[in-house]
Amino acid sequence: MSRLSGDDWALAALDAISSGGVAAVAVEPIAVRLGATKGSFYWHFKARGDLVEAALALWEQRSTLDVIASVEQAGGSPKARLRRLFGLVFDAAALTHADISLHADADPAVREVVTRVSRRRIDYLASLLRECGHTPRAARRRAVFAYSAFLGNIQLMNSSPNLLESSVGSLSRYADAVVESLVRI
Amino acid sequence: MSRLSGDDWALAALDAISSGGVAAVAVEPIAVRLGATKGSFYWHFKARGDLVEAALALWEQRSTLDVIASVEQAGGSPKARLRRLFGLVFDAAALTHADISLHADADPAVREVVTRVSRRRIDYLASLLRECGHTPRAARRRAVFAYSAFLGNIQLMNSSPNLLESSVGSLSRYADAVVESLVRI
Amino acid sequence: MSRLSGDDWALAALDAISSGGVAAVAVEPIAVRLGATKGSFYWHFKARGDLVEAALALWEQRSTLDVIASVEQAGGSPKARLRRLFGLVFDAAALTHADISLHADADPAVREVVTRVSRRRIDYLASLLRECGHTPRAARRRAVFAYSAFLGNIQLMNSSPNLLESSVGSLSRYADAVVESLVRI
Amino acid sequence: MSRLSGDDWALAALDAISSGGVAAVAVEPIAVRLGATKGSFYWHFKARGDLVEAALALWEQRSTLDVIASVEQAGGSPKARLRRLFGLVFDAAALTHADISLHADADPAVREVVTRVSRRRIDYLASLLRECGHTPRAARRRAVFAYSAFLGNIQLMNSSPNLLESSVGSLSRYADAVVESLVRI
DNA sequence: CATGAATGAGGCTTCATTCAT
DNA sequence: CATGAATGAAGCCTCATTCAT
Repeated sequence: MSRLSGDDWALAALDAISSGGVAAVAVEPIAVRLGATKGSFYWHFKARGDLVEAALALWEQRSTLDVIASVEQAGGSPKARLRRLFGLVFDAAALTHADISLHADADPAVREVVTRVSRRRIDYLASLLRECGHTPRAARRRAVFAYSAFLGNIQLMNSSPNLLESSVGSLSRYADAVVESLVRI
Repeated sequence: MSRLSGDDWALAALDAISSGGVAAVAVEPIAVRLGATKGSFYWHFKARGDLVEAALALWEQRSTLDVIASVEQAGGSPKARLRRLFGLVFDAAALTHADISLHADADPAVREVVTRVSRRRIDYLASLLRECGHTPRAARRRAVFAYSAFLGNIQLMNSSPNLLESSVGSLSRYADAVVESLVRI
Repeated sequence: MSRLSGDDWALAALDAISSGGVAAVAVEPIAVRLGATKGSFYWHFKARGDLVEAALALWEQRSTLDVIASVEQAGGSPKARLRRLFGLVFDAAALTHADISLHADADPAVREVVTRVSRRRIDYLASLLRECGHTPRAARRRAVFAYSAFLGNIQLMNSSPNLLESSVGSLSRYADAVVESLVRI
Repeated sequence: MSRLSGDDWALAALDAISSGGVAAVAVEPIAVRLGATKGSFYWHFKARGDLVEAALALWEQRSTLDVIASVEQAGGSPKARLRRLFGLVFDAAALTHADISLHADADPAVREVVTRVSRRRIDYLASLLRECGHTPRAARRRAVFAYSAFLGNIQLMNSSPNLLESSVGSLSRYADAVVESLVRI
């Protein structure tokens, strides 16, 4: 295996967050998984906390900023973009696992990032809903509601797989229905 | 202070889960909080895992079985019972904190309990909705949806306080509205 | 080997200071020397720093307070007490090794103790010299000088064994001479 | 900054010894201070021990050989040279700090150098005192005594600043008095 | 029933050293 | 000549667990 970069470590740390939360970000186990030694870690980061920070930044980027950018770049009607957004987001299994762990974390540093991410996501949803013809207040109310439902859904899918799908049919048709009802004036 | 029972330990462990998740269930800090020693713990439990198990059982009982029993005992129309249920549940701040941590936990032992609790809650919701006149399928669909929304709401309230309320007004009126829309045929 | 007390650890730490200075106070090596494990250490002390503190307290007690008390208890003329003091102090090889390490340490916590010890020793020397008939100022000047010479002597004995004795004859006769000249008005 | 020489490293290491003893000679911090990398160090030296050795050689040279040479070159009566010697030595604050650390070090490699330095210094002092008219034995006895006092003085000045001066007045007049009494037959 | 003491695994961090380039 | 990267030993500390009393 060639030399590792800080991003390799951050990515592995984000994986660890997905499986076990921030507490699962342990230097040595991640080193082993990367085929490196724990000592090498300290070349790339000054301390474990910096690795966590980098993983959080990566999560913010990938799960939110990149997704929004990708949706915007693809263009289309607001409704099409909403549909695309939901599609991307329900597919990113690893990232939504991280979402669950991170939203449950009590550490202030984590909460700061989570809050920023939540605001960004809700702001984007609201902007799409305004484009669909909703008033700002209605758009915001629906965006908060949709985001909250999203959180609940991934939570439920995580803790009780199949429970959601068994009542809702395929996730794809479910997403269609959610978009329809959000957009409806 | 009199001698400690296993339940005292389980209760303290549930408190710890509320503040920091299952990972925060550490024998020594809990012993300190109870004014006991670590050694004493091992008279009541064989291992830390058993304490977690007991705390989970307590959580299942209090957050779900007792709540349902209390709502049923109070009686009234299905709609009144729904309203009472939501009221109890949004008030139990400590228990809903535990909910958040537990729904995010990857440990199979935890997931088993969480799945059972989720099913029990959804079953109860569905039964009330059937009593309100919904078909079994519709009742179930709405129950799953309502539960998922509940999870999302407490998650959002936890990670970004005020965000929900700022868009939804008082929690009490919010609960009213949710019940109304769930019940509506 | 029976159970260890905190004092056993402090004593072993003082030994380590004698051989290698405060930096040589390492938990695991000391544990090995005591036939214990490093984990056991943390029953007796919260952290390594507390062990260092305890060792310094032990040094202050044994090398200074106990010595002074023992000299005072034995009684006799001031000159006899001076003679006894020098005898005790030159004999306590382990403690004087610690003296050397500690006087060279730059850590503020160490310097605080060392300064207190130096003052105590000089005060005691000065009080004996006042009893011998010196004026307070003369007594103090001689005490500082004698203490400084003591430090230089143990330093030289440590870094170049025999050099001192080769020029001064037996340590015992040397001490006699020093006392004589200190006492002389 | 131009390329570094081994002497640059040795000088920086000697600085480190002055501040924290041989234990403070750490490759990385010194590299940082020199604006170089750890890797560069291993071009100049095979191991840390070699750097320490070089620093000790530098110390021996500057603190002893150079001082003696400078005093001899300036010439004058033996007494004038003694006075000049004491002046130089009490002024070289950094070097005397190193003295303190090195005299307290237990490492055999360090002790070897320290012993050689002590002998050299005492020999030189003795030679000056012989020139002043003392017999060889008396000259040696006084030299050992003066050197030992010197060590005690810098120790005391280090661990309890002001204590010495408060009893002895200015260092300059103190040096005058010491020289006077050493020279007196 | 419980305590005081000890164990040992596991996690964090520093630092001397090595090595490919 | 030197850098960037990696290694591994050694030290600190926490915590689940055990055990004698």
